[in-house]
Amino acid sequence: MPELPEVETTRLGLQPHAEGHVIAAVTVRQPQLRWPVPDAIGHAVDQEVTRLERRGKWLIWRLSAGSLLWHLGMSGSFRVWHNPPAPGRHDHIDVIFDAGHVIRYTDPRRFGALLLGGSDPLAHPRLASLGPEPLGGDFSGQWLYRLGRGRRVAVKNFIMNAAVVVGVGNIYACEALFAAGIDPRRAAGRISLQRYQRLAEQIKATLGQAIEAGGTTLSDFTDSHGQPGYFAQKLSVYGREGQPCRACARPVRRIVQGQRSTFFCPRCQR
DNA sequence: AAAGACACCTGTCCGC
DNA sequence: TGCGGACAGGTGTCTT
Repeated sequence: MPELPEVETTRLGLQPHAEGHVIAAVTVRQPQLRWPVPDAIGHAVDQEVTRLERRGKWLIWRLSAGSLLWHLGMSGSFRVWHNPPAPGRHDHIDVIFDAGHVIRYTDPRRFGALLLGGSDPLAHPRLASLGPEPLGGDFSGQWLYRLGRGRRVAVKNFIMNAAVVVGVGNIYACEALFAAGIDPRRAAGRISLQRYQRLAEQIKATLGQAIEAGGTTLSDFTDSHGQPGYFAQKLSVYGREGQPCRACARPVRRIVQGQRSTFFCPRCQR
């Protein structure tokens, strides 16, 4: 469920409950996530969380020694509890702090992951090959244009490739392409520098606005206090098959690319 | 090397 | 009301 804005919203919500606090215990009720949660996760006990960071859709918990690397997959979420209720079927992991509160990880589909990283978490194999942050200075239309040369893959799949740019998931890929007026089926190698500059701007704008709005609400996204985000009502094309394009009123189309739904306006997007 | 298919797993919704 | 099928925010791995 979470795309980058949802992960960033989660990070901001957890930060005051994690940074500066010492982990008293980690309870893993279900270790079978995307990869098995390592037994060595117990190394986190008695360590202080010094910083909570994000890289792409990974949450990085820097510890006094080492780090935790946490990914929410499709359906992961956290909640902070001061008096946690009995864990439910999908409440797989509790991080218990010495101050008494608990950060509980819930993930029905179990596509998420919790890994142990070293003192240089960005060097972990899962993070080392990630492309630039979309909201950072290394990401630009120039970058997309250069990387896209000679590529025949559809631009939508191209921008969802984490080696190209991290954090652009299915919703925001559709939204940014709409905002940039680019047909999602167009080959990555057949887009001008000028149009890539527009696309890069719109990726930044779309993600930035979603973060400000607290993440997208779909069926079940909530922040760390269980509150929904407020961006869903602003979506231009995602999930709007058959409904009128907000710009030209022609029906929004849905197609499938790389086994994922793509929503776009055939008139506004060329 | 690039691109596409498939895999992981559970829940929800829709049509019959 | 029940049942089967399609679909859902991600991404690593395998095959062409």
